[in-house]
Amino acid sequence: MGEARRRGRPRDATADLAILEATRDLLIENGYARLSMEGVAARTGVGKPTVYRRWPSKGALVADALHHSLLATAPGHAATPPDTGDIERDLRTWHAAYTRITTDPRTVPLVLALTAAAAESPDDAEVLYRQLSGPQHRALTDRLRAAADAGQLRADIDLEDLDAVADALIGALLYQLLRGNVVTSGRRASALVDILLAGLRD
Amino acid sequence: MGEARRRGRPRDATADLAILEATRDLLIENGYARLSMEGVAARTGVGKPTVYRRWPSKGALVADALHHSLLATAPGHAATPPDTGDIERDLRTWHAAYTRITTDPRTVPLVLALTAAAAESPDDAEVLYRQLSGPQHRALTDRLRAAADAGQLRADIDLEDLDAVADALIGALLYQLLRGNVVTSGRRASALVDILLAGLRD
Amino acid sequence: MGEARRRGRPRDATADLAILEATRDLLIENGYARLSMEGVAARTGVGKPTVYRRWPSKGALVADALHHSLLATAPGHAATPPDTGDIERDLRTWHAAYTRITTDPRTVPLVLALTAAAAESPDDAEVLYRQLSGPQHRALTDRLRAAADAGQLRADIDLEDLDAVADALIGALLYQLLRGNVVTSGRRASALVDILLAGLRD
Amino acid sequence: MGEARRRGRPRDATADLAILEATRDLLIENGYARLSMEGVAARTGVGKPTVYRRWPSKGALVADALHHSLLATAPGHAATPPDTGDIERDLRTWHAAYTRITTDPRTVPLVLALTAAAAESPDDAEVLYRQLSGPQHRALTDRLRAAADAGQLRADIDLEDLDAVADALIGALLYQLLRGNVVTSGRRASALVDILLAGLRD
DNA sequence: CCCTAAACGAGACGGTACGTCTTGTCTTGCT
DNA sequence: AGCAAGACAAGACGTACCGTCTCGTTTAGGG
Repeated sequence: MGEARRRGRPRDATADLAILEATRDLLIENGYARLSMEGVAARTGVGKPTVYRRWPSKGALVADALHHSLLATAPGHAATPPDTGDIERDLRTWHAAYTRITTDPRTVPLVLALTAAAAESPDDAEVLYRQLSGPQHRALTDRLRAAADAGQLRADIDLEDLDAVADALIGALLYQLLRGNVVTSGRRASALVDILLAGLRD
Repeated sequence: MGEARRRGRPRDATADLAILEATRDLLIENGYARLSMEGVAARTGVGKPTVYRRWPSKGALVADALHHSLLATAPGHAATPPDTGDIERDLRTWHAAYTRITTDPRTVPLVLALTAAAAESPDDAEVLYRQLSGPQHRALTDRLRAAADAGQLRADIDLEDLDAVADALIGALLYQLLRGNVVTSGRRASALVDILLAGLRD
Repeated sequence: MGEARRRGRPRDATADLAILEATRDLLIENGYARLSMEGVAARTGVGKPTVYRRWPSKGALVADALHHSLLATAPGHAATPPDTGDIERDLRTWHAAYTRITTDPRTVPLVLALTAAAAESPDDAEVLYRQLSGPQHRALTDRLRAAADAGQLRADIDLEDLDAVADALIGALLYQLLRGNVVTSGRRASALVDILLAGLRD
Repeated sequence: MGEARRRGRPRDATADLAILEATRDLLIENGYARLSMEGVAARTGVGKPTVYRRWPSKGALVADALHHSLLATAPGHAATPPDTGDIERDLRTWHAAYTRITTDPRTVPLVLALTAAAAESPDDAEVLYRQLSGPQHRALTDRLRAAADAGQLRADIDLEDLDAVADALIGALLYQLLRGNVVTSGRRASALVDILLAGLRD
């Protein structure tokens, strides 16, 4: 069908992975502000044009690096809440996993980088949300909607409410992260879940 | 008596304000990524050392510029919720004002800059939180505690719960802002307040 | 026999000419400094390896391009002085033709390119001299030797003197060209020939 | 008088010399083709902008570097022929000195660089001629004119003839240099002077 | 009539250098 | 001692070419 002809030397497929891993490592070591395309190329052992050929900007590269890295770190467990039929248990499970990941010293710099990239460039923000944050948000609202359909939530809860709840859960974690509030007490971690569940049920 | 002697030419007091306004304007025009100390000095008509003498880093300058700018835009109304004795009404009032400010096209780039600066540098994050976000967070938890003391919230709600609620309210707005979700429907804006209040009361 | 077997697809014979003409045109348009193998290939509509397969370096390509171009412009007339038996007349004829060619606006950039290539790389200099400058030098000394043999020059003139005269005639033109001294008055053009002839005869 | 006020930090005067010497050394080591502004800055221990602030192009830098270097190498002796009253002796003295300099292994790469720069860029050629080649040319024609005024040359020799002679003497050396003909036999070196003198006298 | 070898265009590769920009510091002369 | 100006060393930016390589295609002999 409409396949485009591939001409010329094909790109080195292993380079993509190597560049993404170098980007991740440099982010963990130095943070987003001190990440440079130059440094990524040098660390990977690759020419700068090879990096620019594949990612047009620092933001786009970071988006892919995080996508790759976070998926590798937490294969699906955090993105998708379980569905045991019990919304309370499932939400707590998801929140514990999500909290663990976003407070892991290895992932904190990555999430901060993601935030910095999104805050600096609306264009990058769009890519980042589509690739990373959006799916998690959707998985969460999907699980909440299933609970609503199963009659486990108040009858007058609608989709906008569920979106707002997802925003609150994710946003609260992000906000704590930005404050450098890495270590959260076990009790408080679930305080928000308690209150939101109470507000959603009766 | 114990005053330190002031020698030499005193600092030009008008320069502070001019630099802060130039910073704000450049942030609105170009965003945080393209803000440079060089540009700020040039726009202000001031030498670079004059800027560095007063603010040691881009983050610190942005912190002050936002502090100055946001206070001017919304003199106190947003930071401090009113206290009419009715927590529901007061919370809605605060949330409406806070939403209005953080979605105003003139303040959106400023809040994004604040976020970028915090995400890029933990040091700046500390300053920014202390100057800007912290007071708002504290004012909000104070009002909630007053409501708890007045018996308007469930008896088992403690300070950690109130912190979590404040994190959720502020974090949800921040998260929406990062997504570029500038325009929020009137209904949804208050959905989160509804649910949280429900969860806090019964 | 000693013939190497030619297997595989033969080289496209038309490509050589097209590449040489593109090189010449680009030299005339942009000069040697801004000539690139990449640009030559692109202008010709040919892949870079096709160029590198035939010429190992920019200098070699320029050598051939000039060889081809200068021969086409002045088919033999300039390189070889005529031999009417009268050395004065022949030398003036050759000098006039040689001057005309090396001051033609179309050939000036080519000769400057030749000079630049020779000055930048001793290896290229060797190729360029062998292909272009050497034959002209030899043709000139040959004609002078014939005059010496015919007794038209002083008896004590030897081959080294004739070499020196040829160097002077060619070198003077080159030196003027490098100075950007493109337009030479008619009188002066032959002043050197007058003096050298006078020095060689009496 | 019309002195411009000098504001801001003055340029580091020692940097000029250091950059020029680094340029000279790199030219001797690697030749003009492999000389880079980057390399000059690195060798000098100076930032690239410091180089670009003072010389806008490679050609301009090379022009100054050669000017500085050649003057240091041969303080005036080569540029200005002596005037003992005997044009033959003085011309031979000058030619021997000039030949020695332009065939010295340390200066050959410098003169080739000068030639390459002039051949690549007409703009640089103008600067180079004005600074380097022009004064030598003028000194030579001045000495020849003095001889003409003193009646040591043929009466019908005019200024154009003298210019042509100077072009021939300098151009012949340049042409030999470009051919890589570094070592010239003692006899031949002066063959041209003999013939030109003969042609100029009678 | 396929088979094999070489040339073709295209374009990616690891590199180097380009000329510009910004960083944060330092050094002037002036106020 | 503060000011505006501006040079400084450092180093990242994104682009242009370098000369090499690897593709899939095309074009010829030779078997």
